[in-house]
Amino acid sequence: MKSSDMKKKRPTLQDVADLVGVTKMTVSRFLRNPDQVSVPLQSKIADALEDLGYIPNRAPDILSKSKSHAIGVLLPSLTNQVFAEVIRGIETVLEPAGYQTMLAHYGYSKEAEEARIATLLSYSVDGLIISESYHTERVRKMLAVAGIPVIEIMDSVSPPIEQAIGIDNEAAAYAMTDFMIKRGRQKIVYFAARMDQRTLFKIKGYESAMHDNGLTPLCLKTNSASSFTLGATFLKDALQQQPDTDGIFCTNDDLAIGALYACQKSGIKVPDDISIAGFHGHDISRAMVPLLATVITPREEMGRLAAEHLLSRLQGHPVSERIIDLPFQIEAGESI
Amino acid sequence: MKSSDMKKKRPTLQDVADLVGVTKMTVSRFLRNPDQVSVPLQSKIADALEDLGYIPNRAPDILSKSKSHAIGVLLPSLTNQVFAEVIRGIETVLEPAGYQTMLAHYGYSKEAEEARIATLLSYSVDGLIISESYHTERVRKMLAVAGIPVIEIMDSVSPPIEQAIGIDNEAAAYAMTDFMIKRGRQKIVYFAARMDQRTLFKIKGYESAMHDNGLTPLCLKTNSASSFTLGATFLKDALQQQPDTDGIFCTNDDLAIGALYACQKSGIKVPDDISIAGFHGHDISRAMVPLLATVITPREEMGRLAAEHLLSRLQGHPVSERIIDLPFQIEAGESI
DNA sequence: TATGATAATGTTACTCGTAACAATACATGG
DNA sequence: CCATGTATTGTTACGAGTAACATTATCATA
Repeated sequence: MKSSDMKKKRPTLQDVADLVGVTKMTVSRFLRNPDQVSVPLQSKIADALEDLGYIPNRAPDILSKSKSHAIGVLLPSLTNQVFAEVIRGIETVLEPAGYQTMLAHYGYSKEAEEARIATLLSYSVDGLIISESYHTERVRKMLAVAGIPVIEIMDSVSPPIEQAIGIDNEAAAYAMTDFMIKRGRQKIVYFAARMDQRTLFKIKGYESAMHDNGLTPLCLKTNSASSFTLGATFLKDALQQQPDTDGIFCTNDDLAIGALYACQKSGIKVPDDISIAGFHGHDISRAMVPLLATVITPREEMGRLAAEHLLSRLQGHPVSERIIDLPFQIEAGESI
Repeated sequence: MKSSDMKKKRPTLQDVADLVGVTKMTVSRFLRNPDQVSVPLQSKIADALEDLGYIPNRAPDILSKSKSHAIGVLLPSLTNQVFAEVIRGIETVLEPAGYQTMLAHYGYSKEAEEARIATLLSYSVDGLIISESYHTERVRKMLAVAGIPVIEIMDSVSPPIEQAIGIDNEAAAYAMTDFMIKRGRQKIVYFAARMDQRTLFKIKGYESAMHDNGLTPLCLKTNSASSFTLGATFLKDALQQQPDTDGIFCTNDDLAIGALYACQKSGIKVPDDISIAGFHGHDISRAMVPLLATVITPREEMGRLAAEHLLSRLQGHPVSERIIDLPFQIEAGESI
């Protein structure tokens, strides 16, 4: 067969072995530990590998040992800075450990979550890091059948499948609301978007704090995603429904920043006329004028810890703590 | 063997077949097309699949057909909003097409890029979307040997390996600089960070525009990553080196916003005293006060197009256009 | 009822790397 | 010079799904 006849195909160990004149087993040995083959062969094999541009193939390993050296990471969204930082934390740990990250997202849809988990499992991921704390029965069954370690992140309250690492969103929202009230605010409105589980927890915390202080909560809600524009829209709505609004607490920094800019545009003084607080402590909120009050959450650490615990489980260690509750921090900034 | 004895192992097609009393080939046929098996078997197999919680396994397919139905995406960073939007564009197309995204990043390091590409190829990805336009000889060889379609994104100028989709960063920087000059600015300073290839192109565009207008360029550079803080630091440096600075053009919005806030804090009026322009047009720059002047780039579209062209190539179509140059847009905002 | 067509199911072989075992070659010591 | 040990390389089998081919069952028609 002339070389021009054959379809270009990625070289296998056999191709390398043929070139050297040994069996592929010998080449395989060289790859795992060069000292296992004789010195003259070492250089010949190395040359052949280089020559053909051999690229290892994980597929046989995955097939025979069901070990892919890949970790599935499933998040609701990738465009959110919160999750970008979680991913960075995860990769900080997984990459040096020789694990590949398989990333998927499900846009806050339960059906999509099922489909993504099935896909990730079909690639024989060695472990999974997933978010949200509620999962369908199908998801739970798939995870049980797969028999791989699973870590849930973001929320530290709900009973975990195996292990959860996150923060207490309800307590965090309670703390910030209470902080605003202690600073003299009475008519605080909550801006909620997306209405995922974490947002629901936060609303609960906000409402508890209001009630505990004898105040009436008012929560503006939408199922659509957060944006700066939405923060501005909500501000208008809030002032219409409650003209004497003196505080705004937002489910994330995006809404808060949008509301803050809208105030600046319409001459409302922050924090003199209205206090504004966000949630998550993005970089921008730590730089803007005025500095945004926010709940600082350890997102990168959350990812790092999740990856570390996953690796520990993969090394055979049992679940150490079922729930790891990470601390949050109330940052007053200059907007309260 | 009692069930308590056996190690929990994910069920295979054989397990399902055993339960039904057929061969795994029959179950395989049912999965691909239920009508290929007799009606009574259909329900029995469906029940068994459900019962055991069978999860398909891609490994044999990858092994025998070298088709993983996964696409590798390699970006310099994941924490940057620019890349988050590119990813969203890519997934918008790949996910409905049944392709899984394998994401990797290399932190702007050439060695890391080599390693990540080798890893992605070892999983037999069906195609690759990579960034940057310069690649080492090793990378080029690996890609050639792998024989899969490769698309380069972000930059539309350099000769592509196969196909490039991006913008002309140099032209964009030239246009913005020229725009600032036309608005009467003379002492414009460029803030550069990270010093990756795209930044170098932008600097070139900025310097050309300055020279063409008989002005002297001044560029502040650092290898570290962009941040709001860095924008503030650069502002101080710029005013020290060139006290009569009347314009600042930044390699991205983060630096620009940092500089803008630093101006606000030190009583410098924007744009009256100093004009400020960014690059990329993030959401925040479209909401803040004053609106940030910036170069709006089609990041999500870039990802979408890259994925679409990749799919087209996977369907056997040849490269249509080697270079796809996407338009950018100069947004004056209120900061010039 | 026999025959051929068709539908339904079974068998074999293959993918690639490697564990487990086998074989060979050479050297050392008695 | 033979037995034993060691170093090096070879051989076989396996993993899960499926293409390709083989076989069996079923039915309509002559």
